[in-house]
Amino acid sequence: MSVRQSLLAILDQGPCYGYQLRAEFARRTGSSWPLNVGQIYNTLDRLERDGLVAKGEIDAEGHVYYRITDAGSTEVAAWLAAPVERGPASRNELAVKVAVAATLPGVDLGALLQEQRRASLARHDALIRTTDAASPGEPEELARAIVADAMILHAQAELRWLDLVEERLARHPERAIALELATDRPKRGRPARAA
Amino acid sequence: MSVRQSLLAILDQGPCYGYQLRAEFARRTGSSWPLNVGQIYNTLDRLERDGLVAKGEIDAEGHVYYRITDAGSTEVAAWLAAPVERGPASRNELAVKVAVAATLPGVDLGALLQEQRRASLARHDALIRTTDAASPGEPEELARAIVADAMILHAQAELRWLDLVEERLARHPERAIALELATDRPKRGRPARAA
DNA sequence: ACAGCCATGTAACTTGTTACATGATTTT
DNA sequence: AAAATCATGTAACAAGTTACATGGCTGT
Repeated sequence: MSVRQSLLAILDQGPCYGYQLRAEFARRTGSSWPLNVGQIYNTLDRLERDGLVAKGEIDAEGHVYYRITDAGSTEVAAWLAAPVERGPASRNELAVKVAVAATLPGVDLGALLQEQRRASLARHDALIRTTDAASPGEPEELARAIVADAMILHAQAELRWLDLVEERLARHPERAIALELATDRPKRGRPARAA
Repeated sequence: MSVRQSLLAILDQGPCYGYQLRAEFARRTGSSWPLNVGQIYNTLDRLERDGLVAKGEIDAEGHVYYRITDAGSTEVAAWLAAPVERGPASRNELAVKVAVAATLPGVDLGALLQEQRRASLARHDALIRTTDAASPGEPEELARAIVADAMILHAQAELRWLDLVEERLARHPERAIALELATDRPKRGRPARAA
């Protein structure tokens, strides 16, 4: 949802053509995420289908401009006004994995956590290193710094969480969490159609 | 990717039928995420298509069992062995939004951040409240606690990040980041096809 | 009788993502 | 001449998500 909404918000500033939108998105997010050009045209098609943008003029150089519609502007305003809700929908892939892995017999959870810590720490350090290099002079650097901060803080949270998980598991050394497949299935339901 | 892999990992413990898989997934993740039943059958179809599971027998009660294949087991082992990589692909929706919003003229960034802080704090408090209630007796509670920890720590990271962003913006009061649409377009490219 | 749960499935759709085709133009 | 870049687009696919249809069983 964020690419779609971001492109729409940029178009709210004025008409753009595809390739330009890609550059704008990169500028405004500090080039933090590579964005395949094809996705731009894809997203523009879908935005047009939904009536949020419209194909505009083609300038002397052949650039195909898109302009935002009123419905599009309304959507941008709503996007900016409403906070990002981290509902239950935002699955944390790592949390799911560890929770599930903790219920599987024969899994070396310690090794899994160790390896994950190694990877998370490596990523954290890499993020720190890239931000140390940059000095916030240009606006693009500020955008990059803001995004980098978010990634660093989440990486730190991830590392502390890994410690927390180990503590919790240490407090339950009897491996309380290793589950068998539930055998006591409910008696009511939908039987009788045996092959 | 996490639902697919989780279901596959559960099937690695033994054959299951669809509805059972849903219950197992809920048990093992502390019921942290609601999972539409349809998604189970969907995912099973795709796993079968990819040769990772196979449709097994139908028991006396009419339950359609799926069993994992060798290729499936291999995939599970690989999943458990490899850490979750938070590559550039893992977009932080909030970070993108704030970074882009910071480049838009006429946006009250202070209000946006304030509103987001309110929402994030509310979510954080709600998470704390639900974990305070639970006591880690059963294994399912442990799973729920592990997942809840992750969400709480990320919520805290989000709140601290919001403060950091305000600090950064305060240090650049001249609104260094409000960008115009780039007008200096490159001279080389693909011109000459004027309508 | 009826509500509600167990159970299987289908169809459609969303966003994101990539690979590829095409062609012009600029730089080397 | 060759490589790189600008530019537009198409086609396909992945994973998640929802709505709906169908039907049988259980408890009230």
